[in-house]
Amino acid sequence: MKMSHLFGQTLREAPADTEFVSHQLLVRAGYVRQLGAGIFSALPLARRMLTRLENIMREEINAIGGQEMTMPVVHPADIWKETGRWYEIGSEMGRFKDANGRDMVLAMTHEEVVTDLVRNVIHSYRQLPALVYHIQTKWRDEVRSRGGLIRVREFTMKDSYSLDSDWEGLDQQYRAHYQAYFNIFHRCGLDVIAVESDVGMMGGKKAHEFMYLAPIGEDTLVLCDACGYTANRQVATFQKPTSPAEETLPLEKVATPGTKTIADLAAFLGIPESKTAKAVFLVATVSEDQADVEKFVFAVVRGDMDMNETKLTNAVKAKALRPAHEEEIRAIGASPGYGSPVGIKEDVLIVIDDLVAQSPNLVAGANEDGYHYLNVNYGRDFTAGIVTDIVAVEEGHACPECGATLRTSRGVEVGNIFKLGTRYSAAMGATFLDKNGKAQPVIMGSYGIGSGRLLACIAEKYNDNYGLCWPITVAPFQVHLVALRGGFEVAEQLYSDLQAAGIEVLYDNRNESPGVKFNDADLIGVPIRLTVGGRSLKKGGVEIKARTAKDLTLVPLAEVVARVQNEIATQEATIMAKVTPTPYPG
RNA sequence: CGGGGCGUAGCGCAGCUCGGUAGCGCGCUUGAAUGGGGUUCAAGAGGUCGGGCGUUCGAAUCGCCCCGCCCCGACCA
Repeated sequence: MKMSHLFGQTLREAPADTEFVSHQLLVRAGYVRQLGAGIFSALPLARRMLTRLENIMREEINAIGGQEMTMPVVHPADIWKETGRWYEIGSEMGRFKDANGRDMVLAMTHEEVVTDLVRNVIHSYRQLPALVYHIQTKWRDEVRSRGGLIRVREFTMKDSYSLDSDWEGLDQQYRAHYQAYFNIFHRCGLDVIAVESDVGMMGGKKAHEFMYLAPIGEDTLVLCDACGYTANRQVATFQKPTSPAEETLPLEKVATPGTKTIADLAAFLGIPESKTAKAVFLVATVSEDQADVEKFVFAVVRGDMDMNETKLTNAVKAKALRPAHEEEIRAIGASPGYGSPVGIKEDVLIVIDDLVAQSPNLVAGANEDGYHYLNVNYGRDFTAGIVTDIVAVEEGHACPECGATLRTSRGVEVGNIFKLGTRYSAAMGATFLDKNGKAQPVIMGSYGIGSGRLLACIAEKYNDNYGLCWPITVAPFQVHLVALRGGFEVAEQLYSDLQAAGIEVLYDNRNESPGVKFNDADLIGVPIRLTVGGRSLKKGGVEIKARTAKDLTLVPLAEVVARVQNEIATQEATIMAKVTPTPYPG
C-alpha cells in the first residue's frame, strides 16, 4: 500500500472528546472515526487489523472443529418471544417494526437464531456434537457507551455455538474453547486471565470471562495469588469468618438516637461493626407470566460487609433491582436507618446472608426511629425467605479455595464462554432423537470474542509516547518503508521485491519532510521500519529498525528482503512462544 | 435516567460577559526554497457559528425549546 493512496489521515492533535490512549491513538493515526455515540467506522488500517484478528479466531476455532457460517443481523421478534428474552431484556435491545408492522429485533447475540437453525437441521444424536460460529455485527443499545472502542453499541463479535447430545460433550467443547481462547489472545500479544463470571442475560449454568487486566477496565476482579482462584467480583465468593460461639442472650430494645449508619451505631454502642446487621431495601422487577411485577426485597448482611447486587439479583431471580423509596420502606413497617427483619410484615421477601444466619446476638434496627434491638438471633427473632451468600467480596477477604488473602484488580472483558445447557433448546423445541428414539433438547454452549474491543485492548497495551507499537501478528502491515530524498528509485524497487516475497508493506512514497514521515510511522506503529535515502545508500544500504528498538541497523541492499523475513520470523516466534497449554481449573 | 461539561472550517481553539455580518494555529491547494525527527516563505480554498422559534433595525453573541457529543453516577455481556 502506498501511503499517497491510503484512505485516512494522521492528526497532530487528538479530538477533544477522546479519553483513553487507545481511542486517541487510533483516531490520530487514522485507524477509526466515530460516527455517533458508540458507533465507529473502521478505516483501511483498522480493517486490515480486524481481518487479521478474525483470521486468528477462524484458525483457532476451526482447529477445534468449528464451521463458519453467517446468521442475520435482523430477526423477527417471534423467536425472541419464544425464549422470553423479548420481555426480559429492556431498552438495550434494538426494536423496530417492518413495513408490515411486524416486530423486529436487531441482533444483540444469536442464541435464538442458532437454536432455530438447530431445530430445523438437527434431528439425530448422530449429527452431534457440532460446533458452528460466525463473525457478525451486533447492536446493544447501552444506556451509556463510553471509553472509545472499549464499550460501543454497534460491534462485531466472533461467536460460536456448541451443540451436544450429552453434558460430557458440552464440557469437552467448553474446555476446548477455554484453551482456544487463550491461544487467540496470546497470538494477539495480549495477556488475559479467565475468571468465573455471572451468566447474566445469557442464562445457563457456568461461565468464564477472559479479562485483560488494565486500570481502564470496568469490571472488578477478585484474585488469589496463592492458589490462582479468579472470579468477577459479581460472583466471587470468600471464606466467611466463623462466628464466636456465644450463648444467645435475650432480645433487648435500646435507644440509639442519631445512628442511621452502621459506623455511627457501632461507635455509639462501642461494638465492632461485625456485631451489627445491615438492612438494605430494594425493589425487584420480576417477570411473571410475561408481565413485569415489582416485588419488595428486604436484604440483610452483616454490618461490616456490603451487599452484592448481582448475587441478590440472582437469588431473587430479578430482572432489575433498584433502591426502595422511603414511602415503600415505611409501607412494609420498617424505618429507614433503623430497619431490621424483626417484626416485619410477613409477605415481604426477606433475603439474608448466610453469615447473618450464623451470627449470634447481632444488633439490628427496631423498625422505629432512634431504636435498635440488641441480641437479635436468626430463627428465634426472625426468619427469612432466602438464606444465601449475598455479600460482595472485598480486598483482604479469605480465598474460598485456599484461605489466602484475596486482592482485586480492574479488567476489560475481551471474551466469554457460557455453558447454556438446554435454556434455549428447551424453550424453542430444538430436540434430537437419542439412541432410544427419545426426543431430548440439544445441550448448548455459547462463546464470544468482540474483535473491536480486542483491537482496542491491544492498542491500550502496545503504545508509547510517539504512537502505537503493534505486535507483528496483528499489525496492519509488517513493514513500513520510508523513502527519503535520493532513495525513491531504490525504494520503489524494494517495495516490489518485498511484496514479491509475500511481505505486507506500507510504502511512504509521499513528498514529505523526513520528520513528518518518521512521526507518522511511529504513530501508525508498524513493527518494522525500513528507511532508504541518499544518506543511507551512501553508507551502503537501507536502515532497518524495529518500532520498539532504539537503534538503526544498516543492511546492504541485496540482503534487505532476507533480513526483513528474518526479523518477522523472530518477532513472530517471540509472540508464539507464549501460546502454550493453560490448565483448566477445577 | 440523575449530575456536570461542551457544540464556531478536517483537527485544536479564540470571539459570546457588553449584539454591528467571523478569526488564530495545524491540516488542505498552488508556487518557491529546504531536505534524516512534525522545516521556511508567499499566495489561496474552505464555515447553514448544532437546529428551530423568538427579541431586535441588526443575533455566533440575548431568551425559550429541541438535537448531538463527552465525563461522573445508576445500569449492563
